[in-house]
Amino acid sequence: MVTTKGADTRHAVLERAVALASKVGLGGLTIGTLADDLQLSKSGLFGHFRSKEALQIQVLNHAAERFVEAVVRPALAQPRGEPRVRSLFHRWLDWARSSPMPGGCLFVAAATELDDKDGPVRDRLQTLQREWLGVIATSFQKGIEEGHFPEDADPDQFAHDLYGVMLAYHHAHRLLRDPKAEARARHAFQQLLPDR
Amino acid sequence: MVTTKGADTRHAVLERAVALASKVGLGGLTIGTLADDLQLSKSGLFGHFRSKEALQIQVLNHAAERFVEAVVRPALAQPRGEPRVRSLFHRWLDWARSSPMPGGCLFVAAATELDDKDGPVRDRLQTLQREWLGVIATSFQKGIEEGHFPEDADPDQFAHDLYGVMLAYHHAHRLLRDPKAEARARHAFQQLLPDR
DNA sequence: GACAAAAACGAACGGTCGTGCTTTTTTTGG
DNA sequence: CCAAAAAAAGCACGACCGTTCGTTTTTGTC
Repeated sequence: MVTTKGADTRHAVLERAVALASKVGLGGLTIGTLADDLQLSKSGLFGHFRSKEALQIQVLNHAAERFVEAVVRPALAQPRGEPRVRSLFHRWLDWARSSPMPGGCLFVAAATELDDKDGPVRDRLQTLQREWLGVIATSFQKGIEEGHFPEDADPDQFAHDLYGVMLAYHHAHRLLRDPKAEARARHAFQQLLPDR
Repeated sequence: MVTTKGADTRHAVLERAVALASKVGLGGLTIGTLADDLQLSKSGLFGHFRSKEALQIQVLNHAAERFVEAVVRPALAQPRGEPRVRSLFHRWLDWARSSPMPGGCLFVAAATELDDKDGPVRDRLQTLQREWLGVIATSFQKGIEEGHFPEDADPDQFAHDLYGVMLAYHHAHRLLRDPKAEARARHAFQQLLPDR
């Protein structure tokens, strides 16, 4: 029996869970709240995932898929080198305040939440974040090859620094509610791009 | 009756609570765990704070006092201008991995945890963070006056960017466990300091 | 050392959490 | 349309949560 109903609700649950977790974190996710939100019974929802931990991992994976769709893939459609790097950055800004992420970037929230815990959820997040920094570094490397950036620039250092710009934006925007947050981020990005 | 015993235990509780909260967050703090750790009864500990929310706020204030002692005050003892700014940064690095903060900087963890919640705890953290960015900006401003930095540099932008460097370090160090985290942070700091 | 105030305790409360079990309802393939 | 399978529901559990209250122990002052 190849069923589709199950996959549908599971998808709906994950969609809602990603949004919710962006506000309250992966640990703050509660099966009861999630079930009420979707007008499901606790046990009915629970049945789709065999544990809360499994749910959390699937939430991370689901968010990662959305992230690739919203940020990475469109950026890869841009010309390699500086335009692509620029697109990655600006699309990340859009992502961090997109409607499916009402509490800001889920990964930013999860990073500080999970960095002191052990287990498969933390491991998964760590891998995802390494991949994301890898995407930035690779794009930057292509920019070196294209002659957009200096030959002696360090792609991993650039990825690290650029993510710092993103984290500073998140902090200024979401905690401090600084109206200048985006302008600050754009300025910081501009300063970060090395001259060729 | 001028008693001192109460203040002593309250201090001990806050000391332990700050360390614990750096790992599990302010919301992850639990009165039961805290009581067990200090060999107190739940109700005995609870009596010192009238609610968990009050405890969380006092934890923030206690951490802020420690932060001033460990980072701000020593830096203010440095010559104004660039040396002082440099000292603020390096002492922050030390702070973020000091033994009383086994889970990394409490404020970094609390920032993403509380940025979507309302209430006095969030308000307090927001104020503390604004003050901290203010300390950085003021120190930088003094550096401009000393002729260490360009006259047209923006102190608030510098504070924003420097905090981004700190957040990137925290992410690389604690979640990614990147051995190069500190070197990356120092490099980023060097790039950030504008030439006079 | 008496006495009041402060601190600590022990037990209980209502509530929510994740999870397991059993039963009912819905979906699906032949 | 029917039987098998999947999904959803209902209910209960043990654990832990913050909080309250009455009692006991410790502390500080005269």
